Amino acid sequence: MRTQVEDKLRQAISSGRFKPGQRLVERELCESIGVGRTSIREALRQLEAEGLITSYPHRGPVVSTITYEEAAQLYSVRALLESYAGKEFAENGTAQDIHTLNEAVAEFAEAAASGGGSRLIKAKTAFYDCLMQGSGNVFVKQMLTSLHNRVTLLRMTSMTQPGRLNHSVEEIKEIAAAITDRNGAKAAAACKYHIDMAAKVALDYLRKTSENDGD
Amino acid sequence: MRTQVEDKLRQAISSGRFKPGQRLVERELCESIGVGRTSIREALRQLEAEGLITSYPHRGPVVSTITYEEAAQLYSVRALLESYAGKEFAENGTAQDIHTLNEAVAEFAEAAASGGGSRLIKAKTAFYDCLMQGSGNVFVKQMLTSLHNRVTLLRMTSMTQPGRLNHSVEEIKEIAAAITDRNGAKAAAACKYHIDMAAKVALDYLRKTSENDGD
DNA sequence: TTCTTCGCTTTTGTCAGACAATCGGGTTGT
DNA sequence: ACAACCCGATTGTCTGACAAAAGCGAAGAA
Repeated sequence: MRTQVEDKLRQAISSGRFKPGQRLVERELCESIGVGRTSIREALRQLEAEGLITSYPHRGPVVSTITYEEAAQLYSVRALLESYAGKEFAENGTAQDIHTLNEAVAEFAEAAASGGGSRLIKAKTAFYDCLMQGSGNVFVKQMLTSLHNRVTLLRMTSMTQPGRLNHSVEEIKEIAAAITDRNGAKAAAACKYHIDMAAKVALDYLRKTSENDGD
Repeated sequence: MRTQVEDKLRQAISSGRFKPGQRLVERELCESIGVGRTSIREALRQLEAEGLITSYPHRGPVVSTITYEEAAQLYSVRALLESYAGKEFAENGTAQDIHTLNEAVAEFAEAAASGGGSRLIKAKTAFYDCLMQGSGNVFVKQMLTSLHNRVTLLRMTSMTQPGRLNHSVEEIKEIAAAITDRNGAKAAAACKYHIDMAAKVALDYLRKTSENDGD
């Protein structure tokens, strides 16, 4: 089914098996996944709408590249939306959602301590899923999901930076604490701080590598 | 070409020729537009990704319906994003963009005075295009475009409410004035106020009609 | 009568094959 | 060395085909 094709392609892009700028030839995808061109093309259109790939007329789709400025814009709007989500969560989230959030935070902290890579990613997405869910706004949820997918185009989760992970855990605990306290303003500030820190690390790294690319 | 099919369908939905909840049968679309099923299906997937239509497995796509709560959420996030766009525009927009914005406002005021329906819509979209353009953030632009498209699913632009139009013109002038003054906070407040007013009118109307539906 | 169950029709989801249009690169000629 | 040209590769689209599933109506049982 096409959603499975979508997921496979999405994962292939997120995991870096398809690198930004790489061309995606229909026929190759057909035989590599073992599915007809119809399904491939429809899945590609979906990913294109999500911004993960970019299609050029008669040249086909390529994995989207993201410039330094676009990355900065991405983190800006992500901070905006996640702050909003945190605030709404704190002010209007259900007790059940808060409970789930704290569990996700605990799991994330544990994963960070034990150092498991894939487990860490899973825990982080669980946390964000819960945060978006708790916001109670389906549009915010959709938009943040799309943004999160695109962040992976930057090819380095800011978590991989040494020392960043511990800070990240602390910041996330701060977010959960503010939400548990039903303190909307504090939750928003904590979310914004978290994203701004991640943005700083990511953009510094990006600037460094883009300088290398410029050589 | 499929972008033309997309535009046709989008327009058919926005103009209300396809009403929310209505089923979209592939074969009918094929013969009504005069294009193969391939193009239709790809266009439908695009619209689905934009949220204009919703597909149910083996039952096909229908024009998306939007509940009262979703409408409230839509206006909330729209206020958030447009405030941000206004603030960024005021603080970082180019003089050229500001000039274009003021021209769009003037055209909108003129269209409102002369009462031309389609001209009014065109002027309003021009204003918003300019506002989003001036924000300098491609993600905000994409998201707001998507939200604007979905607002039309509510089937009554809040502008059509009597008396609302004049207020709308004033509010938009306020936005442009704040941006021209390079006053970011004021621009954001003006944008938020504008959307909040539109939301109030739209949601009141929605509540009224949904009560009628409930009878 | 009303509820359940069965089968039929419609529509989707997917595939394979075909063909024109177009893009990029390599070749050829000067 | 440079320009024009031609050719292979790829996309965009159409057609026809078929299984699978959903909805509907009719038939049958309680």
